[in-house]
Amino acid sequence: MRLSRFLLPSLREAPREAEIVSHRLMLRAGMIRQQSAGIYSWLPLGYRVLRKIEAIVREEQNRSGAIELLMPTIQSAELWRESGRYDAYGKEMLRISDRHEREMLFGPTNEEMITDIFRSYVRSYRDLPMNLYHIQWKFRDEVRPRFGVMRSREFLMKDAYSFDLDQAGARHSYNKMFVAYLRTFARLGLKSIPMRADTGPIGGDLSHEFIILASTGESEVFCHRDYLDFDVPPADTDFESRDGLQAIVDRWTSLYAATSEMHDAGEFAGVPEPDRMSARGIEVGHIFYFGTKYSAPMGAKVTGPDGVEREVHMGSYGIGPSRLVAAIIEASHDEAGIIWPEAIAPFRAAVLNLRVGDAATDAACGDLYRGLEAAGVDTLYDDRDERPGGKFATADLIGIPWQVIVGPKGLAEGKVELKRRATGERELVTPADALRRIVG
RNA sequence: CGGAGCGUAGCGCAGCCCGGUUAGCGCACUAGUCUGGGGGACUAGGGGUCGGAGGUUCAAAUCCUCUCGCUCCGACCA
Repeated sequence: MRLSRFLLPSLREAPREAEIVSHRLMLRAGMIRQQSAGIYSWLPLGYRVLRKIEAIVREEQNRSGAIELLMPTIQSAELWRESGRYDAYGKEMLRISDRHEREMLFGPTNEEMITDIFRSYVRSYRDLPMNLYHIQWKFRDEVRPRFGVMRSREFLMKDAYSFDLDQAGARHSYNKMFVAYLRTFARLGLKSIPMRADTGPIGGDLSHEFIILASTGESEVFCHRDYLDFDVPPADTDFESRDGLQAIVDRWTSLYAATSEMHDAGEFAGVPEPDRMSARGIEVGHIFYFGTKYSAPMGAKVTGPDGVEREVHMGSYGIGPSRLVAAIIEASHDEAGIIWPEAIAPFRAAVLNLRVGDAATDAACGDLYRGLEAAGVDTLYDDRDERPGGKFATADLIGIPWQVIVGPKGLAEGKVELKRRATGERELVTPADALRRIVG
C-alpha cells in the first residue's frame, strides 16, 4: 500500500479524553474513530489489525475442532424469555422494537440462539461432541464505557458453544478450548495465565479467565510466578486425546492463580514468598462450563445410546478480538508508539523513501516495494513528500516491525538501512539483503 | 447509578470570572520558495451555526434557564 493513497489520519497529540496508553495510541495512529460513547469505527489501519487477530483466533478454533457459523446481531425477545434471561439481563441489554412493535434486542451474547439452532437439528448423541462458534459484533449497554475499545458498548466477540452428552464429555470440550486459548494468545504475542474466575450472570460451576499482565490492567490478579515460563501446547497437540488434554490443563491449573474476586489470601500465603506475584491484568478470554442451564429450560436434548433422551451439557467460550487490539498495545509499546508483534502487525514492513523525487531513491524504493509485495509481504510504502523525521515518527508510531529506510546517502554506497521496530536495531545492508531478511 | 468535570476550526488550547473591533494561538490543511537521515524555515491563503434551544440586554462565546453530547473517579462488567 502506498501511504500517499491510504487513509491514515495520525495525530501528533492525542485527544484529551483518552487516558490509557492503548486508547491514546490507537487514536494517534489513526486506527479508530469514536462515533458515540463506547462505539467506534475501525479505520483502515485498525481494521487490518482486527482482521489479523480474528484470523488467528479462527485458525486456533478450527484446529481444536470447533465449527464456524454466523448468527445475526439482532435477536428476538422470545428466545430470551425461554431461558428467563430477557428480564434477568437488565439494562445492559439494548432492547429495540421493529415496525410491528415486536420486541427485539441487539445480542449481548448468543447462548439462547445457539441452543435454539442446536435443538432444531441435533437429535442424537452420535453427533456429539459439537462446538459451534462465530465471530460477531455484540452490544452491551455498559453503564460506563471507557478506555477506548477496551471496554466499549459495541465490541467484536468470538463466542463458542460446546454441546456434550454428559459432564465428562463437557469437561473434554472445555479442555479443548482451554488449550486453544493458550495457543491463541501465545500466537498473538501475549503471555496469558488462566485464572479461576467467578462465573457471573452466565452461570455454571467451572470457569477460567485468561489474563494477560499489564500495568494498566483493570483487575488485580494473584498468581505463581512460574506461569510466566510455562510452555504453550504445540500446534500438533492431539485435541481428541482426553488424557493428553487433561494433563495439559492440570499442569496449567496446578499453581495458584486467581483474580481478585476469587482470591484466597490464606491459600496464596501458602505459595513460597519469592514465587508470589500480584499484578494488574487484562481479561482477554473467559471460558465457562454451565451444564444444563440453557438446555433444560429450552429443551435441547439428544437421544443417548440407551435410547433415553437427555439434556445436553454445555459450555461457552469467549474472546474479544476488539479488546485484544487494545490489550496487545498495552502489553507492547514504548514512548514512540506501538510495537506490533509480527503476526498481527497491520503491515509487516514499511519502505521509507527519504527523498521523494530523487530518481535513484524513487527507483530503489519502487523495486523494494514491488519485491516485498510479490513475496507476499504486506508492505506500507511511505511515498509521501515529507521530511525524514515525520516518516520515522509515523513508522514507529504505527509500529511496523520491519522498516527499510532508503535515502540518497545510503544508496551512494549501494545500501539501505534495515530497522527493527521492537529492538531499534538498525544495520546497513544491500536492498537485496533487506528483501531477503524480511521475507525470511 | 452516586460524585466531579468538559463542549470554541480536523487535533491541542486561550478568550468566559469582569458582555462591547472582523473570535485568537500552536499543530494539521492549500499554494509557492528554500530545505532534506528523527515531526525544518519563510511567504501567502482556506477553514468557525463558539454543542443546541430559549431568555436578559442597545449588544452574548461571555450572564440566566432548559436541553443534548462527551470524559474522569467510584459501584458493576467480555
